Amino acid sequence: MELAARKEKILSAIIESYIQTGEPIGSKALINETGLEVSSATVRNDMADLTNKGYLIQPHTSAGRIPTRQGYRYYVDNIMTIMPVSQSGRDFIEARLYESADSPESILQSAAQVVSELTGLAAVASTPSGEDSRIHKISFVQTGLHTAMAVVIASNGIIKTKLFRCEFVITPEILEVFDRALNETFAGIRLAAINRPFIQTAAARFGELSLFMPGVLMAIMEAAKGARSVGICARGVTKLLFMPDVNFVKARAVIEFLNNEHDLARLLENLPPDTSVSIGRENSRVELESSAIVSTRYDVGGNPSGVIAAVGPVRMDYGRVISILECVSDCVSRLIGELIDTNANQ
Amino acid sequence: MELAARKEKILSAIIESYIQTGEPIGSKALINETGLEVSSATVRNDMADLTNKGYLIQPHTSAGRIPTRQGYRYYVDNIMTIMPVSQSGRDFIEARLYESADSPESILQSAAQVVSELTGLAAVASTPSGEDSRIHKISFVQTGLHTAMAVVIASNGIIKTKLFRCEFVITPEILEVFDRALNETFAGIRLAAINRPFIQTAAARFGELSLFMPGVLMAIMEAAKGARSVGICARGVTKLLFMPDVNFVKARAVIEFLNNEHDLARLLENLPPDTSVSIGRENSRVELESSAIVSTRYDVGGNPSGVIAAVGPVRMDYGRVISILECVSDCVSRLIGELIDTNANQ
DNA sequence: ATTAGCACTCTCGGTAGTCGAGTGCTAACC
DNA sequence: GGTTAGCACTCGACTACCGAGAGTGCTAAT
Repeated sequence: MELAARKEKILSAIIESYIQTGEPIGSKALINETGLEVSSATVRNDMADLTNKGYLIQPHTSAGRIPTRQGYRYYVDNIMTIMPVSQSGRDFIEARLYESADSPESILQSAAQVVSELTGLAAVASTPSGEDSRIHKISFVQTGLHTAMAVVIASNGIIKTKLFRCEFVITPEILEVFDRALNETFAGIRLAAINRPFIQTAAARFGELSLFMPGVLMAIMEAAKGARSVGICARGVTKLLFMPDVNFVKARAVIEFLNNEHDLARLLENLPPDTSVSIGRENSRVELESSAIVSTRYDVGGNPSGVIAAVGPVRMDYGRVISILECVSDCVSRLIGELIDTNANQ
Repeated sequence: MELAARKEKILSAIIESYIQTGEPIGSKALINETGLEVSSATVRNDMADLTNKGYLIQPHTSAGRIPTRQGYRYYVDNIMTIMPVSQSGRDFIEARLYESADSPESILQSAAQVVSELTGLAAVASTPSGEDSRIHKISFVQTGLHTAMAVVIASNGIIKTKLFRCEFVITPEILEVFDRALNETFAGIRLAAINRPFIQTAAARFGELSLFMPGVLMAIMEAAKGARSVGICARGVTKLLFMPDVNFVKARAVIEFLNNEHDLARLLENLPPDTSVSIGRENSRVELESSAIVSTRYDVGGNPSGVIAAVGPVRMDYGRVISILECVSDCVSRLIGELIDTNANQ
């Protein structure tokens, strides 16, 4: 529903004032702040109308108005203008992410860290899913008399290492045999296909050789599982405890939710592929009913992939947060793309 | 200072009641709970004396008494009896730690996790310092056309991997050259000695070969730095927010402190080598003035090494926490010992 | 459609009063 | 000398009440 120009301006002013101060604002104060050329009564009439339509609410009779979720929603969808991040801001983000451009995981950890620092909110990020990736190569490094490390390189750029133990003494020749046999079997196989039955059939194929390698096979299975599962990281979560008008119990519940990888993963999975803002009850989780999530997905190979998101109180500066997130997301897309190119072109 | 038997019993009862309920307790209630065969007036006299001596305090005139830090201290030092963890408890801890006996880091992460779960408090752990360790071996795995991974194995059982990039195309032969040259240079060198100047002199020694390896050398330096630096991990920190009589602002400060690796590392460093309890102001940090830390050090090679500690409110069940910590610590000592034996005997 | 005027409502802060828990003290007792 | 009964006293928790101030909605006039 479209609002008349003046009403929109009033709604906008109320929201911006509230985002800044956290205090309800009344008709007279609003005129002082915005320099509207009408009387307070007129503003009051408009405010009453906006309240009827569900955009505003009065915490109590003798207080001013504050926005409802619907009010924020209208503001985000129709009023707010997004200022792109400045060049120096972009440089800063780029530099910070570049430092940890070792692996997708570390890039996304840095991304969450940077988003949290720049927005002052909690930030979460998920690594790209490796469901469609394949095993690119497996290598071995001897680490002890009876231990060695399997290095599994996946086509999505993820590299996983896993130690394993053998009963017998490991020699370079044995690792050489493992290398040949296992690359033959596993190279090109989808990560998702490497489960216990697959490992068992593979072991059967190796005949007596398989007696030597239960540890290796388990290590590879574990590594493959690690490479395909979505990793979640959260940063700056405790910042939510320092929000000016925080409700202790609610903040605590949000933190608990963000620390639970499983629930969080499910939430991130269901976020839309483009930049989106999810306010209060729009989030499916009760824990988040007084929080807002601004989320975006970065691209890998041209397709929307993992999520980067900021989580904070409904009262946040949406414009600023969106612009930061989009900038970080672009940068992550680029760096992960480069990483995959370098690792996979072998 | 020694206390008379009845006074000690009264102090003990007050502390145990307060640990359980969190409420101040008065003379009459105390008699009901403990079944003391004296009148409330007698108890009151003793309580007044204990208060004069600094073991108890009255939050306000019309409330009962609660222990002071000195009271807890006396309790911990002279009264408390420690029940060792049951066999099934020990088995549980052992099993949990064994699952992640891959590396010292992961053992200590699990240790912190287990301590936090069993005590219901926040738990922190630090990895053994690698200051005295040496480089055992360096290996290489090619991960892409222009990228490879250096695997640095240290004598303390820590294995660090680090990716590096070269401008030229990497071949197995080049990695072979790296392997030979770098193991010759670095094997047996103390991790602490591998700093920028050392790398530069090494590079000079390689002559024109060094032009090919700036990335490798940096990777090794980073890995060595990672292997020798003490890693800190904290688990269950947000549990502090759910403590029954938590003061929001204080809990928040503690959490902030525990999340700051640098400050936390300094605190852990200065903890004594044996099991110890540090109550309230006994902790050097103001943030912890209403917290207590129960800490212990696990052994590596027979010497007290890293720390495992539980952090919670002063009002905690010290006996239980100490017994859990000592059990976990023993288990960690054993597992890390085995790990080093397997990896270093090569 | 806008505005001035006004009665109304509700929160916030401060004050006063009551209740109850727990104490310290005194004097008596074993 | 240690123990106990009795009692006056203190102080926080809770409730009720009141006035000030902010902000509103409504009405009637412009």
